[in-house]
Formats: sequence, structure tokens, C-alpha cells
Amino acid sequence: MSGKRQFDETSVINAAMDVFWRHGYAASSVDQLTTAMGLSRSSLYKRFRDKDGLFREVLSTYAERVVRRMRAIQGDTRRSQLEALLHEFLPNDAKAARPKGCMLARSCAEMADLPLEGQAVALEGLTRQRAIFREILREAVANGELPSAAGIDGLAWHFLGVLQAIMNLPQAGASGRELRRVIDLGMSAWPLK
Amino acid sequence: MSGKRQFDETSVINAAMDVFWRHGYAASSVDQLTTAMGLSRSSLYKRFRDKDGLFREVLSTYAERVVRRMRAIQGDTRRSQLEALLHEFLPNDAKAARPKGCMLARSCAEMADLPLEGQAVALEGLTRQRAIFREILREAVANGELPSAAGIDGLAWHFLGVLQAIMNLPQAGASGRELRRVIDLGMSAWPLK
DNA sequence: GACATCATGGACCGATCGTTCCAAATATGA
DNA sequence: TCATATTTGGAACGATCGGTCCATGATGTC
Repeated sequence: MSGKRQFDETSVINAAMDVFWRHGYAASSVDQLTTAMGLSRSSLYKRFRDKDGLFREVLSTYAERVVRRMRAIQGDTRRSQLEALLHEFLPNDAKAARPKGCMLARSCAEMADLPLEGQAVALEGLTRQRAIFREILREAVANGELPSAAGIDGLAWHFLGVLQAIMNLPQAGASGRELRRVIDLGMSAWPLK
Repeated sequence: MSGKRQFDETSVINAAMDVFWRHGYAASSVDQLTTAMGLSRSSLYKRFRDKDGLFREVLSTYAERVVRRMRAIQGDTRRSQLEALLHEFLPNDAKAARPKGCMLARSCAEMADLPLEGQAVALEGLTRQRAIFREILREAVANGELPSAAGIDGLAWHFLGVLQAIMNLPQAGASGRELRRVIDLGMSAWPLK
């Protein structure tokens, strides 16, 4: 026992993320969570206040990481940057151990059952993803890659849809080859000068 | 009380559909369901065996209706038919009372928490949606609207993605105008002869 | 009008839910 | 070394979970 905290903050959040990601908010029990995180109920409630608090922290950590990964992608042109970004989120075998799908999309689907603060975090995460697309598109307009009449907002929603599609369609049986094709087809929305 | 069944089969399924659609499988309690359906636990369990059985029947009814709606769409060309199909599933204000999003996508998201038979129903529903897209695309190839090298499988996944996007993105804040733009952009994957 | 049938309402079951509480154990500061 | 602070494991809480059971009373048949 104790006197000094005996668990690593990041690793317990990762463990909780795995559970919430796999089973969603409602279907994840505190027992499952404590077992996966390797700590007792007392420690969980002392550190995270309650199940809602843990979920909120886990989801915002998830969103933070996704946004960071998205921002890290480079490219010679804005178009190639955006294409590379989509490829970055193709599920690959190395990440097969991870839960399926996108946790933000899952949370968005079960929005009605989420605590209010969790709803806000989920919505904010998707909004930030879309903001990244908007930013890339805005830069593309600025440097002449994209006609200013292209309609950035619509395109941003479109590419957010493609991103969600490639992360979630595998659960419906889509193969890696088919997903890459989905990206190609999605990119055809980018007007050819 | 009774001797003869006192509830209408279709309307109790509709009521259950509203609950499951809104809250998903795990977060829908039998109490919520019986209240919404207006019948007692005894009647529910006698008719549907258990919660799983009710869910399976509700979800397959939902999938059946979606498929029927998709098949009912006509068009002068396969392209216009497909475009009209997507517009058919744009959320409009008249249907605002309905739960948000697509029940099949929701079920697909919480696949891991579904009873096995429910998983199969959800998967089958999405497969049938995709089969409809494939059918339209195959006809388009047959009558020369689409080059045979277009790659029907990839296109079918793409349009399934667009369909899911326009049904689910509203929860992330997309407006009707933006969704119509998403359809236009999605249609740009259809090669121009 | 008596009887068998069967859906209904509601009490009830053990299990599990999220949460609280406390005694035991350790680290820290003097 | 002693007092204090703080985290830990685990017992326990009331509420709710999915599911069962039975007395009740309406129905259809003779």
C-alpha cells in the first residue's frame, strides 16, 4: 500500500482508453476498468472523481493524440499533405491489437447516453479534426492550389467523412485495398485546378 | 388483462426501435423498452424471448425498411438514381422527431457489445446496403454509363461511406446545405465518361 | 353458464451497477 | 522515532440490471 502514488498516469489512462474504445461508455463497467487499469476503486475515484470524469479525461487524451498525429503530417503540396493524412489513419496490421474504429465516432454515436461533459469533449474533438482539414484547405486556396470558389466548409465535411469512413468501414468488412481505393475516390473531390 | 393479444405488433416494434435507435443496445434497459412499448415484461418476454431477441427483430426490421427505401428510388440514369438515393437519406426537418444517425452504423460501432445474433444482423444490413450500390454500379457498367475499369467494389464502399456520412455527420454539427455539398463532392468520384 | 386457455400486471430473483467508506499500510517531515 | 498525510485494498451501500414466476381475469368453446 501507499503514501505515494503507485501507478503511472499515462499507462492507466491507456488501459482505460482500451476499454472505453472497445466497449463504449455505457457498456464499460467500473470493474472492467479497474481490472484493466490495475488499480482499486478507491484510487480510481480519488484520481478521476467518477466514471464520467475518467471517461472525459480518456476521450480528451484520445482526441489530443489524434489531432497531434494529424498535424504532424507533411506534404509537398496541400493536396499531397491531405492525401498522406488520410493514409496515416488507414488501419494496418501492426495496430491490429487496437480496438476497431474511431473512438470519437463511437462517442458521437452514443452521444445521447454520454454525460454532458463527455458530449462536449466528443463534439470538440470532431470539430478540431474538421478545423485541421479547413486549415489545410485554406492554405491551398491561399497558394493557388485550390480555386477560392471550391467551398472550404463543404470540402472539410467531405474529408472528415472520408476519414471516418476509412476508420469505421473495416468493421463492415472493407479490406485494406478497398480502403485505399476509398481514399483515392475521396480525393477526386479535390478539383483539378 | 387478456386471453387475446392486446398490442399491435408493428407499433410495439416501432416503439422499441425508437429506444434502441436512440440509446443503442447496451444502454437501453428493459424497463425503458416496456414503458415505451406500453406492455408488461411478461408480454415482452413471451413474444420476443429476451432482450436480445427483441433487439434482433427490431434491427432486422430497421434494415429491411432501409433497404426497401433504397430500392424504391428511380432515376433516368444510374448516376442520377444513385444521386437521388443519397438525397433520399438526407435528414430533413419533417423527420426531426426520429433519433439521430443510422441505427445500422450505431450497431456497427457497438458491435463488440452486441449478442452474436445481433452482430450478424447488423453486418448483414450493411452488406445489403452495399449490395444495392454494387447493383446500381454494375448496371451502369452494363449500359455504358461507367467504364468497366471503374472498380465497382471500391465505388460501392465509397458510396456506402457517403451514405453513412450524411446520416451521421449532423450529430457533429453539419447543416443541411453542407450535407448536400457532401453528396455533390461524393458524386465527383463517378468518372466523367 | 362452466371450463380450459392464455395474455397480462406486478411482485420477486440473484447479479451487477456506480459509488462510498474505512481500516491497513506506507512515505514524508520533524 | 514519532506524528501526520495520503494511497491502498476490500467490504459494503442502495439502485438498477435482465429475467422468472404466478395469481388474475378476459376470451373462445361447448
